[in-house]
Amino acid sequence: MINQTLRDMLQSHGLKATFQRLTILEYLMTHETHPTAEMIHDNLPSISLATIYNTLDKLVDVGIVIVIDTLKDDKRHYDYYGEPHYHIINSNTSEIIDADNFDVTQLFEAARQASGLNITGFHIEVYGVGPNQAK
Amino acid sequence: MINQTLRDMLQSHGLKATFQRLTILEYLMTHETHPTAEMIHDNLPSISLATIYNTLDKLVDVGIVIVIDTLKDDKRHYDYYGEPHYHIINSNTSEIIDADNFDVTQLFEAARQASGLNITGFHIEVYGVGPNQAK
DNA sequence: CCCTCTTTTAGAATTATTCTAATTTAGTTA
DNA sequence: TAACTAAATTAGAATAATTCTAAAAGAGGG
Repeated sequence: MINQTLRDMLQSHGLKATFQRLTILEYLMTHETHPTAEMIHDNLPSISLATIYNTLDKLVDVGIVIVIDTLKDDKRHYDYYGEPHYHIINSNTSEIIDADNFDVTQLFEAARQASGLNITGFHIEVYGVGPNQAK
Repeated sequence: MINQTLRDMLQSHGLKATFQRLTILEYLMTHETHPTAEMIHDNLPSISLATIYNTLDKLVDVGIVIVIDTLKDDKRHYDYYGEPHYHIINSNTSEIIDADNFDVTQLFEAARQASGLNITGFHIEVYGVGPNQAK
């Protein structure tokens, strides 16, 4: 299941296709659990925790993975970022929903106008509560 | 300079108006530096670091302040949130620009549709690089 | 002016993450 | 295919931002 596509994904970003990286990337692609480094380590115990941190850093650097570090557990959560999307977080349960039904074009243009920067990416979190949940 | 308005801001959110809270809140309102707890402590050394953390937690809980914890320094930065706004971050310098020229109505509606939650807030970060800066 | 609950505080404790330095490996070149 | 080299992996130690503890002080209601 560690196939050529994954190799290409890594190598096209200038990353060597090591067994550990392929395994971690595959894990992220096949799990929508927004895991922490420790959660990944629990599931892939043969890979050292240091390597899991190193690998996640690299994957974040090249944009394959993004970080969610606003949850109440004070741990970094990681999310495979195959397609641009945003996050909806239930403030009561910390459940994270991936969603992509929003066009960021206007946001990018507004940001460009406000800053003069060349816009390269975004991270959007929207918070909500369930029907019967207080804020 | 610690006035009734600040007292009201705290009390209307159910927070006692202590000297420390008034001082920290005033500091945040008059500085656009997105400081860390330690930076605030350096500027208000008579307030213990524990109280600065406690106070920031409370201010975040009630929505007066928001957290930016995506910077490379791995420290939490705090931002007075008087008016809803979003953040533009220069990926090369970590400079943070506050901006409010974007209407979140469509985003909220998209999020409501995708999740079924009652949307209560948002946090948007847009990343960019300067004209002569590489990604 | 009390009274009670909340807040503040110094310092200790925690723990997620980073660092270190020795070993192994991927990918290239001969 | 073998050899080479820069990069990656690893176990364990180290770091440091944040949280916790328990005692003292303060806010605000009655």
